[in-house]
Amino acid sequence: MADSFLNDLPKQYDHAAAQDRWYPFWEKQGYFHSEPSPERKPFTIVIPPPNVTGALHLGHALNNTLQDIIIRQKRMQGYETLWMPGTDHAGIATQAVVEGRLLREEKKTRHDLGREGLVKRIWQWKDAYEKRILGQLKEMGCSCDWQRTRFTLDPVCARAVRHTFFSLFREKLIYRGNRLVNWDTYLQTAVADDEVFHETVPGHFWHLRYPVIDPKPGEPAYVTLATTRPETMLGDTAVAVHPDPETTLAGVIAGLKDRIAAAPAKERPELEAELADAEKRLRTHLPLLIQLRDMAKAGRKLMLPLMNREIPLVADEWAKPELGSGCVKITPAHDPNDYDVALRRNLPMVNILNPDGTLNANAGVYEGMTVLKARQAVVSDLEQQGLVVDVEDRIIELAHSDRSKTPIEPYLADQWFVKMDHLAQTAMDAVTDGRVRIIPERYTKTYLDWLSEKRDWPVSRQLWWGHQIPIWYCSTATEEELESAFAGREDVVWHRDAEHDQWLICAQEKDLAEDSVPGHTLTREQDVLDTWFSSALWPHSTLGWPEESETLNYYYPTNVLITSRDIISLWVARMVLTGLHNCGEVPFSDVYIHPKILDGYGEGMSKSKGNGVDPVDVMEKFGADSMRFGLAHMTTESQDVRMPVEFECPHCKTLIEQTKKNRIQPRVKCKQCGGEFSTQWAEKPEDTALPRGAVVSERFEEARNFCNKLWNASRFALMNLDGYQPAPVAEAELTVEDRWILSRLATVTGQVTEALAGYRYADAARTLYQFAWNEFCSFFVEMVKARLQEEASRPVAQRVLAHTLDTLLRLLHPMIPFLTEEVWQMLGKLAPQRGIGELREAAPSIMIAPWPEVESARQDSQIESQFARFQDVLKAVREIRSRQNVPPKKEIEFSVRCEAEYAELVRPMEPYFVSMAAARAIQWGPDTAAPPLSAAVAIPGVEVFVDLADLIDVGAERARKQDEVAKLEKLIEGKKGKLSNASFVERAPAAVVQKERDALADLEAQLAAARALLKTLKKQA
RNA sequence: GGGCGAUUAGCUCAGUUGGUUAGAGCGCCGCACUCACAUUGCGGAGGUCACAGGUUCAAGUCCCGUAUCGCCCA
Repeated sequence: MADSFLNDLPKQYDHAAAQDRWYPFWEKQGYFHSEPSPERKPFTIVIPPPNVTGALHLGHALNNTLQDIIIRQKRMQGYETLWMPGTDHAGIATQAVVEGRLLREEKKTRHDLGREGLVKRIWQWKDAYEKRILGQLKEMGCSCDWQRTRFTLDPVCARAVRHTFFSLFREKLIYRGNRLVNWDTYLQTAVADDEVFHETVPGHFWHLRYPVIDPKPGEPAYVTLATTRPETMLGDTAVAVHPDPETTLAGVIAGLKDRIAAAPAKERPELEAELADAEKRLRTHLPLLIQLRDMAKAGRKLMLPLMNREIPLVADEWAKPELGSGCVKITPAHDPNDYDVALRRNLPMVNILNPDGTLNANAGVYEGMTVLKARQAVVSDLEQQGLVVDVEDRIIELAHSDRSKTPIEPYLADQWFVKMDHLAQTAMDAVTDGRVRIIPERYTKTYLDWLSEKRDWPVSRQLWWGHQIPIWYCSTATEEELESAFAGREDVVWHRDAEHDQWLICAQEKDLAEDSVPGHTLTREQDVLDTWFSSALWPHSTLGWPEESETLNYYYPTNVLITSRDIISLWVARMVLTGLHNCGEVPFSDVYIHPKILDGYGEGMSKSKGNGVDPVDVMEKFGADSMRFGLAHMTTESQDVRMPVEFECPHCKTLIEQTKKNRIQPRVKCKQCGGEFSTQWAEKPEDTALPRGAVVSERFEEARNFCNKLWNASRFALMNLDGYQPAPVAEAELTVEDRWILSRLATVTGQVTEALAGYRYADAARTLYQFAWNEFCSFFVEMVKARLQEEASRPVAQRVLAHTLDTLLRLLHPMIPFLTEEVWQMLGKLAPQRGIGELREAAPSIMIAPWPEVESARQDSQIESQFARFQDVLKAVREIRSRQNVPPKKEIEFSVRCEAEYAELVRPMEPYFVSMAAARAIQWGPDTAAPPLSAAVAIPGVEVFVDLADLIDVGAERARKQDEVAKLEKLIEGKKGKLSNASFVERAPAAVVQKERDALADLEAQLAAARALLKTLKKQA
């Protein structure tokens, strides 16, 4: 071994060293960077920008691994590849995190800092986390074009946002309106539906009465209704009763009867109780409800207590005759259903809340109270007036803000909306006509279902962190004054906001000064845009749109978007529609939706559950290559994959199963060494003082072992390439195992290429795993060993070995970039020119080496079947050795009874039985007789005997044969049954029937042989 | 409430258009550290394919229903 580095190759793959060595190398060589290149086809992926809210989790690791695999493969295939990286400002999430920290650490609110001060703080947070996130992507080996890194709030993206808003506004696709929103009184902003979670809390159900104004004779003096939020009565503008209680109640009863008839016994009692209640209502409630309905139609009014406001009794379907009193109070400004009623019945809407959750002037004497205070006061005042009929305890579902964890108040606020009817249709068309393909296909439904609702998109957020809406208000100027102030300017456009009697002025790029319109003052909209508004532009904003650049023309539309299913509607659909609107073309042709990683209990991983596996821990323990291969290996077409997680004891490295119990404890005791360690929950000093136990998963071990196997096979190859001479290898020089491995290599190349083209990552990974370990290592490398020892056979063996390793490395590189580069570089030193028919100079980096082509001429089914037979016999011999406990070094003899043709095929490989199973073949062919004392294994059409006169364990062998006979008899019985079935023989295809007949004949032969052998064994006893 | 998906070995998962005796990795059991690799090698045991029907000559695979679990949307 002349080359010194060969002496230093460790027995275990040193992932840390390889990662430190090659990532900087690739970056320095500029391999990640892409420039438009007319002679090459582009291949582009934009990263789903991770939020700058926090560090990356395993889901990100999966998402980005899958992108890197595709981009690295396409790069090797000769495309001009661009993987556009960047991060997302994640409006509310980031602001909430920074505000929370501000309060905890400095006891300050955002109002103490002011808008500018808070935004400055958030930028600092962003800088720190962006660095961390990008660093993690680099650690994983992601080959992004870092020179092009974007941020959804940077000037380039901001310009795209401004232009988009401007053009939508100009086309009247953006409007301002009063809508009921989920109001977070803590953060004082609207939050989206997906940022709301529901929690059941104990509460009460108050039954209240509202007096009827001037009841006519026979009419009730009061209407009774129930609520869980009595304070909202201050904002009531009506009471509703169902317009047709008779029919509805009858329908409910009929429905219940049907359900009882169909229901399983255990559900019946409950339904029957419901039915009884409904039937009782026919007597107790219905007459009154009919009367109230008639009163509503006659326009009768009620007196809203405490406020002394006249409110109408209305007829509306929202009132359910089968529930409560059958009447319902209507608070349009603070309940979504009531809001809909108000729209239908044209009722006024009275907002009783301030943005901070206290009551406003509309609440009269209760102004300034918090919701809870007001509730107590209202209930007590109503009680004094004798208007509280009853109070029930009740479990209620209460909406909470995911961001502040405080209860949500439905709240009427001015919001900005994007009109979706036309835009949504364009995005639907793009998928239905195939310009955008969603994989797996089932997610197409999710996408289309959501878009088909065509609900307008609320885009404003009452936040400080984000793109401030480029709208200026002016209520004093005339249109003539606006026209003269902005004369000749294409970049300013205005519309009348009739509701608020003012102008809405939008500026495309440059902010408007307060005094832009002489004699008037403009005020800017304070709200910012929903984060998804800027994310929706990501595929073109990152490429510089609206600038008509070569970059944009070359890379847009991008090729594939790889993401997870939870943002198909929030993000994917919106990218399609903005892409079509702004660029006139879809943003990508493929959308690949990958599975979600769940823990061993089938629950999503999250920090708040304590079951999140940190990719940094995985990489530290197993290496980036192993993590990537492990993730690719589990990426099947299913919608989620499970990954049981364990704690790793920092003292003794034992893995401790994570349970629902221990995963929320601040400290855990190791069952092995008894030592204690801390978890993410550690807060007390005595807990944080303990070393931290990482949350890991055994599921990466398989990949780690595979990488190590590959490393050692490479190590073997490198150590045996001494004196390598590049030269083309003639067909005649190839041995059986050469032709076999080259044939398999060609097949595997095709399979892997095809699998990756269809995003079947697990298939690709499994194919390579199988080939590399079970074929290349277990057979080819074993068989080439002897040839490498002999002068004459050494050169060809070296060439085939180098070529096979070369190709295998290239196939694995997208999944295992560091290890393959490490080996590639060393291989390049020893064997710079490689190939079988034609020699090729190795590329300076495997990253830019060409992707292997399928050499179909090398595919040889005859060789493959010959080899399979050899493997069968080898396995049989090994099995007998193991069964009979033959010492490994003891050489045994075996004979094979088979057809002459079979013997001819396998006989040339006789030497390999010696090297791989310490077994010498003494006879082949149809005339082979079983030795008097032997162990045997039957393979279809073939019997393998090992003469074991001096060491056979007759008892064991006999028991085994007995089992075999029993098993064969059972199979034969089954087959015979099948073949005696006339309709099978008649109707099944002839080939299938023949196959069954052949199988039966073979089974019978096996049985006869086994019986014969059993007989001789019995004689021995 | 609507939609989507899952249920195959102790665990995590494959299983093409229905067609030999249902596979892999881990774990388990036995044997083996001699020169690529003990993160290894060789061998073995282990499955009523969730349950109940149906279609078919033939069902893990197709259809209907039930149960359990998960996810998404209201």
